[in-house]
Formats: sequence, structure tokens, C-alpha cells
Amino acid sequence: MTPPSTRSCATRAPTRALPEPAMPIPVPREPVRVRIAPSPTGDPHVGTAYIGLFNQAFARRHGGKFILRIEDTDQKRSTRASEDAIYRSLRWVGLQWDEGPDVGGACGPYRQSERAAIYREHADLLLTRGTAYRCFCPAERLDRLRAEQRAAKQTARYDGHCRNLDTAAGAARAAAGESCVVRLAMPTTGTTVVADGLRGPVSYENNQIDDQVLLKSDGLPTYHLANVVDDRLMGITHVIRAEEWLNSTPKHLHLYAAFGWDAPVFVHMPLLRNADKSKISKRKNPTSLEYWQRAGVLPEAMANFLCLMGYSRKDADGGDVEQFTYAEFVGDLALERISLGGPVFDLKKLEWLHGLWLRKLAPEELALRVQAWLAEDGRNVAVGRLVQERLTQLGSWLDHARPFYAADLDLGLHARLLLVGAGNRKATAVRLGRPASRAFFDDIVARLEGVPDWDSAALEAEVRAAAELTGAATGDALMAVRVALSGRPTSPPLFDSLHVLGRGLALQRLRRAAALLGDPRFLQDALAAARSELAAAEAALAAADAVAPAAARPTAPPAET
RNA sequence: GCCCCGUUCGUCUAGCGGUCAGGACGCGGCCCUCUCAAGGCUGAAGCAGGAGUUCAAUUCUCCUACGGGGCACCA
Repeated sequence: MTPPSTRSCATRAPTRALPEPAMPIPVPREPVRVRIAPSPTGDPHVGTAYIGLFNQAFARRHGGKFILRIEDTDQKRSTRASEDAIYRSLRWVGLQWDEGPDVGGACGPYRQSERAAIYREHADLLLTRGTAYRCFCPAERLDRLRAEQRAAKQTARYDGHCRNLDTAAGAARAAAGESCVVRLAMPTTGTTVVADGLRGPVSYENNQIDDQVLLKSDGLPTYHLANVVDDRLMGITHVIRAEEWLNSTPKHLHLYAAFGWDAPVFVHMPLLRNADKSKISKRKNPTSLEYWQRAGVLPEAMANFLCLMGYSRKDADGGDVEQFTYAEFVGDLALERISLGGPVFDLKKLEWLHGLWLRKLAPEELALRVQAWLAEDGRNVAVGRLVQERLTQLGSWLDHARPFYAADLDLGLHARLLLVGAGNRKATAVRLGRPASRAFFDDIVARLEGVPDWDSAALEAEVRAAAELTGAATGDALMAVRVALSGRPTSPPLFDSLHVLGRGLALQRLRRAAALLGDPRFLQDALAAARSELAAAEAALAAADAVAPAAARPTAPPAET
């Protein structure tokens, strides 16, 4: 077997295809098979849904298959709870995979942790072919190396220290139990050209590309190996993924070549962005699909909005059509029309679009949807338990339960209670300033993100620990948390509320509180609004008094009778 | 620091050499109206900058700037 040559990849690239802007994405004769491959390491992400929606639409458009694969090779961070949440949320937004861990399929298993043997075999194959090698370098050496390269203003990459070790000797050391990884032997000269479906050819100098770790010392593959092997074995024809993967595509190309396989078509989608244009993040946006579901967003509206990111449809007059069903989207999807500027996930526009969908529903349908939303939520009994003793009529359930469901808590002037100790009237009370209060919330968020099981006891322990660190009275700190979570200074017991609220909603609220406290103009708008309302009320009162005598005078009877 | 990608109103976008640079969100005004929404009309708001190529550049090329991403035994 010949090792992969630079040329074998370069020749795969189209000859200078520009300027042919709307070069269609090639669709081979074989049936289209696409996939999304989320890793179950946290809340189901809106970005996963975004990429999934485009993948699925592409498959449907071409009569192909859409596959869900779970990339759980990171043993430390992957959880089964997260995996289940991903299934729920992706289904909610309208994704229905033809093959996947929970629905089966001919190319399984679809969970990478169950495919370890496959990856090991493939790594062995590369080892025998000499396109991969064992590396025994300890982590400390690699850290030092990276630091040095960074200091010398070079691209940080493995220096090939173990690259020329004798293969048999390496195998013996590994067999003797010495810890090692398997690395890809990248060519050190030449260029690799990635033929991106949206960007055209993108070239990389091979000497800039790292000898990527393929197999970790725990025997599991890294993303790169697993991804290539699985995409091949699962017959993936088009890899439609986020732009953050573009730079690792040359590695993947070399892996395909090393195995002697044809590479699929690559299409790198733009990344969803925060308002400040950085990659969308949970710190700056509600990125959890669970959050949107619980907040009562219609999934078809969310799907619609996501499909608007980077894409547009036109009506006969040349205006943009912004509201459309997923079926309509599938009907005219042309990936090459995707615009590459990173679209900002604009909450305001989502709100407007969602309003369109809401208003379009027949009242009967709306009623049904509200009932279904409440019923599907699954927390009603738990919420009921918390608010029951506070109820005066069934109707008052609406008032007390609101914080558990509503997405948009308007804190109004209660926002001041986000400042730890602000509500305490004792002169001796410890009051935290805005930055310190913010740090408190940051701490809580960090702690709660790390809680493996979302149960009251664990939550209480973490929140109390964070409260302890503030130096303020525990009750004052907890009041701040209460206001962040419920929007008011009164609520059912805090830790139970936190538990029932659920991870997605709770963390979003706490992050929002931190963000609010991070703003130097904290509270000023609310204050201004309150002041002007007060002023208006006073003015009305004054006017009423002034007019009173006149109004009190008996008015003249109508002249005509 | 190095590599890669991107750049049309604040935001989502149309545009594929000749357009009054179109639509939408948001914002302002007016109308409708018992309030608030919704709806209708309307206004302000954009081709990042500089060199080329061309009779003609928002559109093609290059440079700069800015934004983003990547550079892990994470995906």
C-alpha cells in the first residue's frame, strides 16, 4: 500500500471552479445519505437543530436518508441523560432520522462508544500501512512543546518526535502496557485542497497541519478517526456540518486517502452568532432547545427561523418570503444559495416570526396547542405540589405557576434584588455591589452546570456553598437567586423551584441575571420607566384636583330640552 | 502568534457588470382604535477602505482593515 500522497488529495479538488458562483452541490447517482453527529455532553443545542434541519432537508429533497449518530467518544463528558434530551429536543423541532441509535438501521451501531473495536481495527490498518504511528510522548512534553512554538510565533503542532520510531518496537512497548496514542502521519510538504461545496477550493499547506491523534490512550478514537470511519461505513455522501470543522477537513481528506476511500462532498455551514458576532454560546443566548420548548415556542416556528439563517426564499415580486413550512423549505432547498456571513441569532426577529405562526392558528387549534404544550411539559404535578398551598382559586394557579413556564420574566424594579443584600433593611447587613453580585451568579452558573443529576439536594448544596462565599447573609443571597429564577421576591421554596424549573430554564435565568448585573446601566431603564410612570400618575392626580371644582359644578342642562 | 473563512441598512437577507441597491425585523411618524396588540401607510438607515480590470463596478482581481473560526489524548 502506498502512503497517501499529497497529490491524491489535491487531484480530488476541482480545477479552478470560480467564478461560477452558483455551482451546484454535486449529487452523485448513489442515494444521498447525510447525518448529524451530536455529542451528548450537555443541553441539546440550537446549532445542532440548525445543521440537522439543513441536512434532513437535503436528504428529503434528493430522496435520501438522514442519519443520527451519537458521538460519545469523550467518556468524561458524555451522559445518557444528555443523549435522551437530544432525541427529545431534535424530534420536537421536527427532525426524524431514518437511522439512529434509538431507531436502528442497517449501518449500526450508531453510538460511537459501541464501535470501539471498529476504530481500533482501522487504526491498526493505518499502523501497518505506515500512515499512522504510535506516540509515547507524555502530556507534559506536549504542553511544553506547544508553549515553545507559541512563543516562537509558529503554528502549534506535534513535532514528530515519535514519528520515526520503529513500528515493531512501538508495538512491543504498547503490548507491554506503555501508554500511547496513535497519530496520523501527515505529509510534511505540499498542499491539500478542500473542495468546499459553498466556498470552492480552499488550500492548506501540509506543513501547517498537525499529526492528529487518531486513537486516544484510552483506546477510543478522536472525533477525526471516528468521524471518517463512520461516515464511510455508514455510506455518507454529503457531510454538511458547521464551519468550525473546515480547518480539520484536510486531515479528514488524508484519512480517506490513507484508507483508499473516496471522500464525501463537504459543505460547511456558517456558524450561528451572538449579537456581538461571536460563535453562539449559552452565555449570551438561550441555546438550549429545551428552553425554547418549555418557553412555549411552536416548533414549526423555531424550525422556520433556523432555516432563515443563511437562507432566503423569494416571492413573485422579488420580496423575501420569511414565513414558510419545512415542507416548503424542502421543496426548494438549494444549498449553494446559502450565504456565508455568520447569521446573528436575533431574538427579536424570532419573536416576530413566532407571532406570525401563533396568529395563523385557528383558535381551536391554538387552544389545543396550549393544552398539549402544558400536558407535554411533564412538570404540572410537580409545579402543583409547590404552588398548591398558595392557591385561592384554580385560576390563581396561573399567577403562581407563571415563573415555571414563561420565557420572558420581566423583573421590573425587582431587578434591584438581584444585588445581594439589597432587600435587607438592617443597617448591619452585608450588601454586595453589582460586580460582586454578578460574580456570585457566575459562580452559581458554573456550579450548576457541573451538577450531574439535577436534584434538589445537590442543587441546594451548590447554591449554599456559593452563597457562603459571598460573605453576605445566606438568606440575602438566596433572595437574589429567588428573584433571578422567579422574577419576584416571593416564590415557593427555592431549591424545589430550582429543581422543578429544570436545567435549561434555570440556567438560562441565572445566566440572564448575571448578564443583567454585568451591564453598567443595570436597572437604569427600569428606574426611568418607573419614574416616568410615577410622574404621569402625579400629573394626572394634580390635574384631577385642579379640574375637580369645575367638574363638581352642575353642568348646564342640554339647551334643547 | 500561525493557518483558514467571511464582510450589502443596527439585525436577517435579495443582488450574480449598467438597479432610484429590493424585502423583512427593530426603530420613528401617521392611520385604524375603548386599552394593548395586530393590521395599513410612511420615514430614517447599507454596498468596510484602497488599488486595479472594464465603456461601466455592490457585483471580477489584489492589498489593507475589521469580524469569525481553528490550532487538544473535546467534539
